[in-house]
Amino acid sequence: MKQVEGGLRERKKLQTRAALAEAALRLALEKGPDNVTVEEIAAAADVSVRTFFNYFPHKEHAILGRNPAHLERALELIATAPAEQSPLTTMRLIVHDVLRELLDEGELSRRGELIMGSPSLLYHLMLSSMDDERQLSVALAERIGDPLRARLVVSNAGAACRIAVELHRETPDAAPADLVDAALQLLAQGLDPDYRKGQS
Amino acid sequence: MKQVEGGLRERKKLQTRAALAEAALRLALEKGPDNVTVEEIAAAADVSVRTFFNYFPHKEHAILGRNPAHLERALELIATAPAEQSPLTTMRLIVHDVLRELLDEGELSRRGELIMGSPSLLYHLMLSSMDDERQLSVALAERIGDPLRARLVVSNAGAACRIAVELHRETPDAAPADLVDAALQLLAQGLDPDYRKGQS
DNA sequence: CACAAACTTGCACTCACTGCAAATAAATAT
DNA sequence: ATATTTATTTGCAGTGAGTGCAAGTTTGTG
Repeated sequence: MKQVEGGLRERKKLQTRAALAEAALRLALEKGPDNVTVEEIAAAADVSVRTFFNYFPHKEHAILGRNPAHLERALELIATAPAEQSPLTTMRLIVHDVLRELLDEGELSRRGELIMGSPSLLYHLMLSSMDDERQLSVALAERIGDPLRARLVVSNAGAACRIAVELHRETPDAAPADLVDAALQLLAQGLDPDYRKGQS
Repeated sequence: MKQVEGGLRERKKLQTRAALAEAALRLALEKGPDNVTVEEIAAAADVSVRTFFNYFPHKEHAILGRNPAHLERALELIATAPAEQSPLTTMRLIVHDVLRELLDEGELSRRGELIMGSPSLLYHLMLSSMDDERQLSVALAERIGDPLRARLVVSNAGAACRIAVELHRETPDAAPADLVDAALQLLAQGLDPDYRKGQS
C-alpha cells in the first residue's frame, strides 16, 4: 500500500530539499550570491552536485527557496473560492497566505535583502514568479471568464505584493500585510479616479 | 589628431556590433532563441566568439537591442507634464509614445514577437527595464508626493503594457493601443469594485 | 525475502562566460 | 613613409552551470 504521507522517502526528500535551500541561503549570505558555487552548496548539504539539480533547476532557485506548496495552495484557493467572491479578494487571501508563512519563517528580511541586492537573483525570482502568475491567470480566467481582467488582477496583485515588501524594507514600521492591503484597496477602488482617456 | 567621428575604427565597430545584433536576431527567429549558440552568432558575423563577448555581456543582449531614447523621453514627459494631469494619464502618454515607435519600426512584429514568445528573452528584457521602472517611479513620486501610489501606477502601467502586447499576440484583431487603453481604464476606475477587505 | 519503484550518483558532454597574452590593425608622431 | 603608440581581435585555457544516461543504492510493497 502506498503510505499516506509520512513515508521515510517523503521525509528524506523534504529534508534534503530543506538542507539544500538552507545551505544555499547561508552560503549566499556569507559570501555573496555570485560567489557561491553549486558544488559548495551540494557539499554543505552532503549530496552530490547532480542531486542538487534533481531538486532545483537553477542555483538561484535554491537560494530563493521558493516553496512549491504556495503555488499549489494558491491554485486551490482560486478553484474552491465561492462564486460570489470577487477576484481581487481571492488574490488578497492568497497573498496573505503566502506572506504569513514567509513571516513565520522569519526569513523575509534576510532573503529579501539578498534578493534585492542581486540582479541575478532578482531575475530568477521574476522568472519563476512570472510562471506562477501565468498559471494563476489561467485559473482565474477560467473562473471569471474575462482574460484581460484576470491577468490584470493577478499581475497587479503580484506587483502590490512586491512593492509592499519593498516599502517595508525602507520603512520597517509598516507591516507588509498592511501595505499589501493599502495597495489592493487602491487597486480595487481605482488607482486614478481622475484618469480620462482623452485628456492630454 | 583624434578623428571627430568618422574614423575607420569607429565605423568598423558599429558595423561589427550591427552585424552581431542582426545575426543574433535572425538566428533567434529562425531556430528559436534557446537553440542559438554564441558560436553560431559569432560565425554568422564573421568574428570570433571572444569578440562577441567584447560587444555584448550576454547572448540575450545581442537579441534584445534596447533603445535608450525611450526612457529619456518618458522621464521628460513626467517632468514636463502639467500639474493637473493625473499620473495614470501621464503613463498612458508614455506607453503610447513607446508603442507608436515600436509599431513604426515594425519591431513589435519582429523582435517583439520573438521576445514575447520566449520566456527567457522576456525576463531578460524585464530585468534590463527594471531599472527604467525604478527611475520612472522616483520621478513620478516626486511629482505627486505619494511613493506607494507612484510605484503602483508605474508598475501597473508596465504590466498593462505587457499584457496588452501579450493579448494582441493571441488575438491580432485587437490593436495594442486599444488593449492598453482598456487595461488602464480598468485600473483607473477600479479593478474590482466588489473588493472588500474583510470579506472572505 | 524478492521485486519494483524512486532516489542518488558519477561521468561525459555542451554551452556561457572570463582573464590573459599574443597578434593584428588603425591612428598618430616623426 | 616609417616607426610608435593605442585599440581591437583572437586563441587558449579554465571555471562553472546545467543535462542525459546508465549504473548503483535505498525504500516501499507483496
